[in-house]
Amino acid sequence: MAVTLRDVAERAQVSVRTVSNVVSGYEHVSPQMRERVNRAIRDMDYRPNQVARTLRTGRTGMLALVVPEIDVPYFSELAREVIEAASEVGYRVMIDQTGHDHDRERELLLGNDRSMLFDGMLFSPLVTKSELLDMHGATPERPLVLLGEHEFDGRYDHVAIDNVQAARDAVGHLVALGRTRIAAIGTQPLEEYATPLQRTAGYERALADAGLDRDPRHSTPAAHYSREDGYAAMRRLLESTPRPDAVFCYSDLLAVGAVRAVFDAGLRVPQDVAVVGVDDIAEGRYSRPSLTTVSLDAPLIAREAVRLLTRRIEHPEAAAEEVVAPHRLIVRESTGG
Amino acid sequence: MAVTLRDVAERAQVSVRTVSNVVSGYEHVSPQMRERVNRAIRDMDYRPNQVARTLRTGRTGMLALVVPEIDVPYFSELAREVIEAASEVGYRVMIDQTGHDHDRERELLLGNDRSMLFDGMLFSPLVTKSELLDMHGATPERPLVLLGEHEFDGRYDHVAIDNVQAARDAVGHLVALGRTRIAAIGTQPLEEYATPLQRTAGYERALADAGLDRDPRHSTPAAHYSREDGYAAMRRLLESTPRPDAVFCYSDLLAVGAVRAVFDAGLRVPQDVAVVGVDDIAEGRYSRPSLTTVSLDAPLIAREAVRLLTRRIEHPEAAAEEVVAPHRLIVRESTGG
DNA sequence: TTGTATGCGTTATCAT
DNA sequence: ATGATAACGCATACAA
Repeated sequence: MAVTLRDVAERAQVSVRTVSNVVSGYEHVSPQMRERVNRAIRDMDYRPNQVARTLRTGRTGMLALVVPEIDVPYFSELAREVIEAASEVGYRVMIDQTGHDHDRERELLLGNDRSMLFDGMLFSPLVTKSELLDMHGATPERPLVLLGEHEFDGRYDHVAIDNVQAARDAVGHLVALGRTRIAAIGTQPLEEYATPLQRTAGYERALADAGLDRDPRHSTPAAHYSREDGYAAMRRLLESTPRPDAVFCYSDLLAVGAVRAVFDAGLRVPQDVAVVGVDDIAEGRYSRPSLTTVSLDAPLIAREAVRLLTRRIEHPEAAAEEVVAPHRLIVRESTGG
Repeated sequence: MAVTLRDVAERAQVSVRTVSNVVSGYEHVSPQMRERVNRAIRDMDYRPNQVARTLRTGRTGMLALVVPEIDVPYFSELAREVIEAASEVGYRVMIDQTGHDHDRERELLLGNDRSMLFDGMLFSPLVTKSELLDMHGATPERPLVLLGEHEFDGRYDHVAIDNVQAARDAVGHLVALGRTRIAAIGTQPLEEYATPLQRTAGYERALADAGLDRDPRHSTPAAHYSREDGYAAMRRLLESTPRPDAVFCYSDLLAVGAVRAVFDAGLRVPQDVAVVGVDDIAEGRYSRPSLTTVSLDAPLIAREAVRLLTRRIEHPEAAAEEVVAPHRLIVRESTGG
């Protein structure tokens, strides 16, 4: 079957210890030994068995990235960066999808899952209950880094976004444009998720700052941050009186759907309704109109997340760290660029 | 540290063998034994060590999905389906990106990679040289299923697309619309990749069928199937005389870029230039205009691929199988729906 | 039906 | 600097 250390040792007439030393790049090996072993390795096409190595060392060299749905552009773009960043420090990435299933999220968080062959987990919840985290217990059994949330409690490493400020920036931009009937798409029916709550808070704060009234009918829920839900939400908004003249969407995907709904209703973006999203996905740069958005800097989030996670893997006892990723408004055609 | 079989056995006053039997769901265990063991398992919160299990059985329960870039919608949509299909049969999925790096592709194909802790590999090359496969040798060392290509040679399991026919369908549709100057975007500068060659063949065949001349300047290369390249290619096409009145793009992403270029040039889609793509990504359903495309049925491709791969894992000696996934033209606004 | 013992391929400890 | 050997945690052949 497969060539083992033992086979190589036999061939090279040395002990397995020496072969292992050569393979692992151990310092104190004489050049002639190293050469002899290396030739045997080449001759026999030996490849170390990663599983055996893992059993011995406890390290798999694998990270898990947990997202709701990998085909949501924000997550696939994040995944790309995570895989690249992980690859640079010698890790590979397994991807898990939770769908919108809380049980699945909890199962993964608790480590109840059957096969945990990864050294640590990057958890990027679309929506996360604080309760969910509490169930994980005070001491995570396995290295865990949370992505995107902004409820740092000192227990978990964290790459956060300042969702409140991001929302304020987006809505502030609409205000600066002179819009007065500014709606929101993306609140959650059950108000128990951090991200939408924070974005709603920022939205309301920006309206208050501008001295604008907040029309409750202009806060529109969207269960999934999808094009479909954005479309449906916008249709509902267009039926309300007075009709909104601007919409802050909690994700670019919602915004894409909203834009389409505006045009299908015979109106125009941005003239009749200005639209701003969040995420800065590639799709929004080529759409018509191109999408004004709050850019979240996925490459930085990914890099920091991997840094935090590998650090925790190596130093399980280190104090939890929080990194707040910067964001910035990018003005494009959907708000009249 | 972690609770082991041995610990559980001690606690339950039975042998490790019995505990192992209970854990693995072995038939012949007396109810009282099973109950006793299960209680100990629950009490001690025992979880089987997947790595040790793997070392023993040779199975990791993990598949690898290799794609050029996970943030290309076609691949992220495929990945979603693959992860779901794999999950249904008890596998998890690791994702590798090759970028556009041939060495990386070859490394993965040859199994030279350092850490192969997966039972099999789904390889979805954006572009694949036949040479690349030849290097893999006649007998793949590890279960491998190829996706998307259509050069079945009986050596590898294969989920293929009839690229020639898909291209003919797309171009035939443009012909039926009465377009006569039909361009193509997506040929490869180095003509050594299967997919673009096949699509080019279908394109030329469809033109010939319609008795249309083929203007060589209307076959436009695109190194990466990206929005950017589609945009750049379309700009070049719009400068040619006579200007094309339709474009067949080898991917939806190219089409998205091409559409944008048409509008940026002050022209309209579909009136001035009709555009058709391939892949049927979600983005094309909400874009303006929505995108006419050849749908590739990613869910079916994913399901079949996982079926083929798990079959090969269980029956390494089975004859290679090829599945040709169906495709169908979906007419939308970009060709005047 | 259940217990005992061996080995999967590696790393690391203890020698020398 | 190198060799012999004991784990790592599990599954299973063989015994009972």
